[in-house]
Amino acid sequence: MNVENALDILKDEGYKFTSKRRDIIQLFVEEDRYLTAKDLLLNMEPHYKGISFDTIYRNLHLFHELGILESTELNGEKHFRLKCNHEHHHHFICRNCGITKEIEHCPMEKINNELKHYMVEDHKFEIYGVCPTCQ
Amino acid sequence: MNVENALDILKDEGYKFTSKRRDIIQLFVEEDRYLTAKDLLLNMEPHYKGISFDTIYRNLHLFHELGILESTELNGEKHFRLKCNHEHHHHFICRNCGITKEIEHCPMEKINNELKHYMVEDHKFEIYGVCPTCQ
DNA sequence: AAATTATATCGTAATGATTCCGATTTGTAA
DNA sequence: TTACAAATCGGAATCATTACGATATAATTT
Repeated sequence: MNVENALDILKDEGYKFTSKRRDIIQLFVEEDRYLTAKDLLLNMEPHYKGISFDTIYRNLHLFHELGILESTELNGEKHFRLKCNHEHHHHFICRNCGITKEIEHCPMEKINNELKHYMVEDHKFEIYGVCPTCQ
Repeated sequence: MNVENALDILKDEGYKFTSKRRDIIQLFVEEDRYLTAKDLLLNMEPHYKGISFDTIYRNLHLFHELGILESTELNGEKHFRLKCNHEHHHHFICRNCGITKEIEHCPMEKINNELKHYMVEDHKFEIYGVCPTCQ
């Protein structure tokens, strides 16, 4: 997923191009890690004085719906990162900077027979800690 | 973990016995599933008119610290349940009622070599869906 | 290029979960 | 039973998030 991909998705779905949207996506591409709404606001404010929370949250949710971003919840705050659009995997997540490392193993493969009669809708496997850079 | 166990832990650590604390623990023992602060409040209000949020939250966190409860975060709300104090495992969690089913397999066993140089502090493996009763 | 229209944004208020705090009450130990 | 620390109350404060009317702007049409 790069900036052009994401903007094409927006265009194809009939959403308008704005420089704020471009910059939000660009930030995610550059940072390549989990960011919060507040992170975004702090990054955008210098270039767009008075930018509204509404704009940030509305676009985060839009991008999430359109499959441009994926999200997780850490310490009561939603975090977003660019969607990994290759094969299914999980993440180690650095609690300090939000950077991720892919974990190829998916535990769901091992347990399908344990949940007969249960309707399985989703699963989450995340490893938390500190990345080498932040140590 | 039963009511006596939990009250003993409180006593041993020098905390006072109150009927509210007994009833909170009793509720968790009876329900044996994930509950929110609001669930607790609704359950307690009929017997303790005017019970304060402060009391609920303070005790939930105390019980969590003391290892009486474990917690997870679902839809931006903290959920608590009695701590399972036998061997390490994970849970299927019903999104409707909060009931859990144990999953014996722990994915961490498979991946210790993938995270050289990463400081691993914690992990979460949860499966979400609807339990047979709620379907 | 100007007019039109639907979408995006702003500014700010509302909401919901959680935390904080001074005043009061209540277990527990002496 | 008294004394004191801990627990609770009542309500305000905080933090993340959502909502909304008014205004601005991108894209489309004339």
